[in-house]
Amino acid sequence: MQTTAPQAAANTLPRRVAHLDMDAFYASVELLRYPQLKGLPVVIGGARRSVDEALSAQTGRPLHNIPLSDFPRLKGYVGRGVITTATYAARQFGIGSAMGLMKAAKLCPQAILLPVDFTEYRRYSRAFKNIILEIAPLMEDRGIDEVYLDFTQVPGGQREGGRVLARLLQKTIFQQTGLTCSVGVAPNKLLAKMASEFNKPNGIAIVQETDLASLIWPLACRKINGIGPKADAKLQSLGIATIGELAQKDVHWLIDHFGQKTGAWLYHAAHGHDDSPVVLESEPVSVSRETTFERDLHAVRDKAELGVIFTQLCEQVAHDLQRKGYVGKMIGIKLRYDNFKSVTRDQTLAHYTADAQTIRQAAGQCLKRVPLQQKLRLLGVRVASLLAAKDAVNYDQNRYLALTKQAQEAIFLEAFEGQLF
DNA sequence: TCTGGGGTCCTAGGACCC
DNA sequence: TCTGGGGTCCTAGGACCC
Repeated sequence: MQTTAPQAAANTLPRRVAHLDMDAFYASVELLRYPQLKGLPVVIGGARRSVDEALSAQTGRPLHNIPLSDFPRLKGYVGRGVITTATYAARQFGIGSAMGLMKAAKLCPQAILLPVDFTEYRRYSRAFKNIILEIAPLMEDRGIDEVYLDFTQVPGGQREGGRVLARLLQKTIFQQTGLTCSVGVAPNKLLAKMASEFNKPNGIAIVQETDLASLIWPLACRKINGIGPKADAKLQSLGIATIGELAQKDVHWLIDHFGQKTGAWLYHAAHGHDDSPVVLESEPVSVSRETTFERDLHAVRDKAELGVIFTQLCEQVAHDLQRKGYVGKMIGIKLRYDNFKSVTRDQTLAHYTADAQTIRQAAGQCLKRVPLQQKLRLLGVRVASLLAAKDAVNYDQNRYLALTKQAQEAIFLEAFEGQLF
């Protein structure tokens, strides 16, 4: 179930959609804490204990007084962490998101390494979104650091193509949080997303339909939200590098190469068409927890260690479900072998649950269906087919009445064993 | 020196039902 | 009786995004 912004109602206002993207969000939040790091190459990463320890030794001292020499550096990093965000100064060294920290350490050993602090980022995320809601209430949440906004009906949303409202948002967010953001405004989400990249950081860009050939077509296909490395490689192999080249292709030719759905979508995207709504509210689909081990583990030789981790993951997922108020009936596992190949297994239960032991039991069944000769580097647990916990009871009652006498009896017995939600 | 963690959506085949 | 088609659910894998 989801709520969307009103689609071009009985008015003639041109649709104006904004994409607002916080600039180097995690790094910027860290710089608010540690202003002494401003201008330096800083990397935020899935750091291991060493980093936390290095900084926790500083407890008691005001954070802004911690001398630079006390911050941990990338040099000598050992582990499996990757970069989540890098400051613009660090990016100069060729460091970027998702790069392994050990590789980044080679490129820029002097860079400062900070551990990720999601609690703090979520705090700032809520703060900037609340500020936005006061000004432009039709907001689609797209994760911790970006949102789409429907400007169409918002007072001032049409002035200068949306620039006035975009500027107001930027200014208010900066005044109240000290963080900068970039905004793109366009007739739809697809173009707004591309526009927000144009003048980063702290920029605004307005894109109209008439700008398609001059502003969008020269861009690489990869700039379209939804074209990733695989689709891009396939397009390249077909001799298509830019969005303009994609736009020249016949829709039937694209459908022949990419299938009905993707082919038609590529065609529309290249022509700047996108009628997807700004989604104001939506229900979660799944909840999961996964972890990469510090060293690869073997299902038999490291059984005890693996068992502890497995149970912890189930407990975390159960806790997350309970905290969010959901129950689910599809329990799944994911594992990744030492060669990085992943497999998943899942199982649908007869009833909804948010109970750690029930999840652990079902996940254990899934694990039995997977080959375990090879060493593992990752294990994950997932619960999907979610239902708001408050609806789960009624749901089960309705289902119950539709069942045969025999099935009702089976459920009765199960309930007696304390397993029915 | 291999490559995190939390998600969404799509595809595709088989089972099962109408 | 045979054939066909459509819809939905379940499962596995993969692309993509932040």
